[in-house]
Amino acid sequence: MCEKSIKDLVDLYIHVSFSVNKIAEGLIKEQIGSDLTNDQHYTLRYINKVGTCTSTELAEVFDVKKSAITAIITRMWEKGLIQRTRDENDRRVVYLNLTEKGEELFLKTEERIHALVESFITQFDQTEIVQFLKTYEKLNEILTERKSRVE
Amino acid sequence: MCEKSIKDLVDLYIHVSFSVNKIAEGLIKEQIGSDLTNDQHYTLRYINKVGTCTSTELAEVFDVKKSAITAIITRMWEKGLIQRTRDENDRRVVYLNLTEKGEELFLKTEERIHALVESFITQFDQTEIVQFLKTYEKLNEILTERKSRVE
DNA sequence: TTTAATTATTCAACTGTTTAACTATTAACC
DNA sequence: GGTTAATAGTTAAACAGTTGAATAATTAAA
Repeated sequence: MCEKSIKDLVDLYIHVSFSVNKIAEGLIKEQIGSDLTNDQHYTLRYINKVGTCTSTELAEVFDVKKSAITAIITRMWEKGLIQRTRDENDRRVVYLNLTEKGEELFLKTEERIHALVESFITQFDQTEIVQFLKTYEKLNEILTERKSRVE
Repeated sequence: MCEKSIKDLVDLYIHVSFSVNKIAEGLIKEQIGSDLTNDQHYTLRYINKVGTCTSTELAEVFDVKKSAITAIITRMWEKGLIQRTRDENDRRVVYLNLTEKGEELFLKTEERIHALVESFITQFDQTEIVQFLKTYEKLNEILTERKSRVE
């Protein structure tokens, strides 16, 4: 069995993660078509999941400045996908929701992305993919922990 | 043991890959600092690996149009990181190389990125990370195959 | 030799991003 | 209570990256 050095493992990780991300992004863009950009789809997904959120929350989750969120939300608001509602108790905050149109568009694109991901996930043994995701989740925890430690 | 449905696995994959990518990109940006963007670093890495290449080749690898490559290469050329040389036999093609400055900058940033990736890879069992990378590579092959089949 | 195809570039338009300045509102404190 | 902080969100300028369409220069094919 080949004993790989740490350096080789790191090189391999950098190479594979770059390649997988590039291709996956391209495939997702193909699925969601011209109605939405990838970032807009991710925004739609997040708001759909939590129901209601604020710009500040999105900025934290997406790890960008609030002004970047304003820009992306405004574009989606112009397309009629997102609603903005002022909080009456604290008039600084603006709540973001999906409109009916936004929900419909999300569900339509989400269905296609699910089919896409499923089509390659099912090419693995169930045990292999479960183990893979377990490690991937652990990696996510390590990264999340490191990120919060730095900030 | 929990028997997870395909749908749950797909959901988990979408969520974890999104999160890992976002955080990893942010950490890499921290490491390479203000000299370079992430995309410019990836470009530097690719040219460093192959030695010499063309715009067409980069456009295929990065899965973008050639005009996007022209833009990014011009910016790096202005910083003195990349050399452009016309082929004397086929005067349409322009070869791209790293300058000495480009190589130095790549090595400097690459060292820091390696240290970063190593710092979280070494938090896993060697066997776990090797298995993870094996599956990740397989996923990369499936995606590459699918991409080439579509085009 | 005319017509294709290929390689790279330019330009306009757009998305996403940051930084800095600003508005409006709420919280803290003496 | 009135002044000073802090917070939520927006705006504007500037930049990186992207696409699509048009163009120039060159080579390949008919």
